[in-house]
Amino acid sequence: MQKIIKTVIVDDNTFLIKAIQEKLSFFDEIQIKFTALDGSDLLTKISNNHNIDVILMDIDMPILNGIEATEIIKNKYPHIKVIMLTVFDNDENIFNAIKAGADGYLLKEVEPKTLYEGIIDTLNGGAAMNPSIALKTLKLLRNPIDLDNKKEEEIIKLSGREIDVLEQLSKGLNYINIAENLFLSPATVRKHIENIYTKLQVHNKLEAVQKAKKNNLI
Amino acid sequence: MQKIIKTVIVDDNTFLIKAIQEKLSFFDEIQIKFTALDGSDLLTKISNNHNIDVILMDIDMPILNGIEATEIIKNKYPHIKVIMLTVFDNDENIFNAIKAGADGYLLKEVEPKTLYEGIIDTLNGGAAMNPSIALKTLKLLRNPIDLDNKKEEEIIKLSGREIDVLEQLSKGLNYINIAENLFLSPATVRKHIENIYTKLQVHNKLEAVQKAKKNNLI
DNA sequence: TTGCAAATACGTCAAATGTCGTATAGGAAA
DNA sequence: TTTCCTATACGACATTTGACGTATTTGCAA
Repeated sequence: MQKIIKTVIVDDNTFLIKAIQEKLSFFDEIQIKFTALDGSDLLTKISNNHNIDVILMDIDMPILNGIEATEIIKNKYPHIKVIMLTVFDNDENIFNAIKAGADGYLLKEVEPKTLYEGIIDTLNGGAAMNPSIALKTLKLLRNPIDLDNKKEEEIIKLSGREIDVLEQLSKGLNYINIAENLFLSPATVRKHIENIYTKLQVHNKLEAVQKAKKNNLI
Repeated sequence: MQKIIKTVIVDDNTFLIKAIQEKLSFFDEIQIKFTALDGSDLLTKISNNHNIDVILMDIDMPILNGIEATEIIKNKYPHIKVIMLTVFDNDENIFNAIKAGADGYLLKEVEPKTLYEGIIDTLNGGAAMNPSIALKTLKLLRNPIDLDNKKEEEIIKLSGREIDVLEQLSKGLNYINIAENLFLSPATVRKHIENIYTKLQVHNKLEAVQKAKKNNLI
């Protein structure tokens, strides 16, 4: 008995979706649950049904591109594997896709069997990669480029005291200990944290710390 | 007409050299030019004959280990491809081998066909990698480890399911959402987390996530 | 075959956290 | 001067989390 692999294809080119579907049609356990035409279409459809094993994701798409979509998906449904399937293999795309949490990166001209094996490998806790992509990741590891492409990032302004509190938070301390360290009442610490959450638009410690790190606030 | 691939095997275990030779015996264009028992033996032999396409290199060897040997070889004969072929797949070895200039990294239990394809891919300007190794390189790219304070690390062993849960935790999801994503009852999620905390010796989400990242568990 | 680890699941309780509302004092900006 | 922001602080309440104990099923290894 083999387990069905619930698969989703995301691509703005219906022609290419068809091509991928055909490549996978040889393999019985691969089941295409649905397809989507861009990132936002995917998000809509997946919110109704996140019982999905793997997403094959194009990068260059309108509205919400594959890298942005990957980041959102991996944050909300970390159990879903995302394999980039694209014609572009420039360093920046590869690096950003990996940073966004992609579990693999294949080129569209991939052989049916290779694509299939990539999906299997990924579901078995590996990563799917073209040899040429693999080489690029090795080069990136050897010579880490700083692609800090902070483009239109919103400027989040925290007060000095809020930074102090956030720093303590990031160490995993609780309110009591933070209060002791900063010579405040626990009530004040809580209020600071409440304000921090509002400013960062998050709802718990972990999200706050991660967002703060991402924005170089701490 | 196919080109002969001039190959060298380096391993201090003659038994394993034999095993590799046998795996490659199926493929006519692979020609084992010679074998070496450690890095310095390799350097001696190769100085007399560096008309070589690819070296299959063990890591753990006396006198001069595979990583040091790789660095020297790649500096002196950059045209020679070096593929690590080892039983060890810890982060440090992988990272150091890549830094030393390795063109691939395979585990010794590799299938003959996969080994052969890895050699071909590498000679065609790609990189050979196990899916599990590929995943590790992705994690390293996402979460660059500080190899300076990496010596005395205790080996923390989490089960596969515990890793799944931890991954979800790291996104800031609460128990209910994790349960939904993994199709578990919240009670089970809590129990898994309890066990994770015990193993990692921590007492809250943030510490767990940070320790897991530090140990490249996620 | 026995035994053990892993995965699943429930219940309980205390502690910590997240979200409200409210309030005062001080300093900077308009 | 008046207004606004920051820092401080308290109370209340619901939710979430952390820490116990216990139990069943399954699969793999000894």
